Amino acid sequence: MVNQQFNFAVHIMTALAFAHRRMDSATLAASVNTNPVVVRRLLLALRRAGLIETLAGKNGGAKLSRAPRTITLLDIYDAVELRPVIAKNQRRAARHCPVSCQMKGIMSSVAAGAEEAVRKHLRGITLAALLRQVDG
Amino acid sequence: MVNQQFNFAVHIMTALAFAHRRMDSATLAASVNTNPVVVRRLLLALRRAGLIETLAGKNGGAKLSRAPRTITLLDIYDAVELRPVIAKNQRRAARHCPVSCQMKGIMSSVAAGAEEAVRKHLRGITLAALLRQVDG
DNA sequence: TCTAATTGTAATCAACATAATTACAGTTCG
DNA sequence: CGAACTGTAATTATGTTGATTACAATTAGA
Repeated sequence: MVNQQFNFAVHIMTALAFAHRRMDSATLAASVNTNPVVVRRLLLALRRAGLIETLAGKNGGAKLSRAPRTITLLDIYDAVELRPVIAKNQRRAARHCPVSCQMKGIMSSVAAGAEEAVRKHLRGITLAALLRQVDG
Repeated sequence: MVNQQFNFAVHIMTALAFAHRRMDSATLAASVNTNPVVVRRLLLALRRAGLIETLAGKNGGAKLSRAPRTITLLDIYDAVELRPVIAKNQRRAARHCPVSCQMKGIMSSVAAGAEEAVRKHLRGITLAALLRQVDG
């Protein structure tokens, strides 16, 4: 099963930006086409990152806590994406083998570079830009 | 479970470059610390990509088909990595919702950009460069 | 030509990851 | 107070991954 959290989170944030009012988890879930509890878990992560405010109780729900032009996809990525672009090498090295002994270090620097490349890309895309694509 | 195929494949290729002779799947598996069958499956993918030659039978095994300085991590990535950096959005859109209707297209272009950023990074790293890190 | 070593490949299994779902206590509005 | 929400835990179904077993086909070398 493929991890959809980043897709879901960007969708949620775009919907909140589009609506520019408080939306509840059921409405968001209908737009994303998933379950309200899945949405609420993502809302918690987005709130922890300071991107949204949530309100419990009647007429509750979530709304953006700052303007779409000040929120980048990197903010959303950092809020919800737990796993690196290139998986960490978890193997124990075979001690007698020079390649095996160096591999973890080598791959962790390759992975760090890849991660930074993706982060740079995402940092260049604002929520406001996505919104223009929805409208246009 | 995190996908380790790229890690495994780079390790295998580095070991082949380091040894610069034919190695069998059992020896490679010992270095990677996995199972020979897992290695053989990756060897098939690497061979399909033209990066190695394999030989069945006694004294069989795999060896590089070209010089380490002409092989980049992107070649290895393309040989074995099936899944995109950012998962494809697989949801059906809610037809009445403008955000939902545009989301798949928007995210696929975001994902394509992220993919290209990673590819550019990997294209800049040759197997020869990794080998220097093992030796140094 | 025979034998032993090795690849190629299918099938199965156990462990883990993911999202959906149910349930319900706590919160808030009116 | 009552209805409509969030926050959160627990469970379930399904997908993904790598390990493992098994064995036919291939090859080198005695």
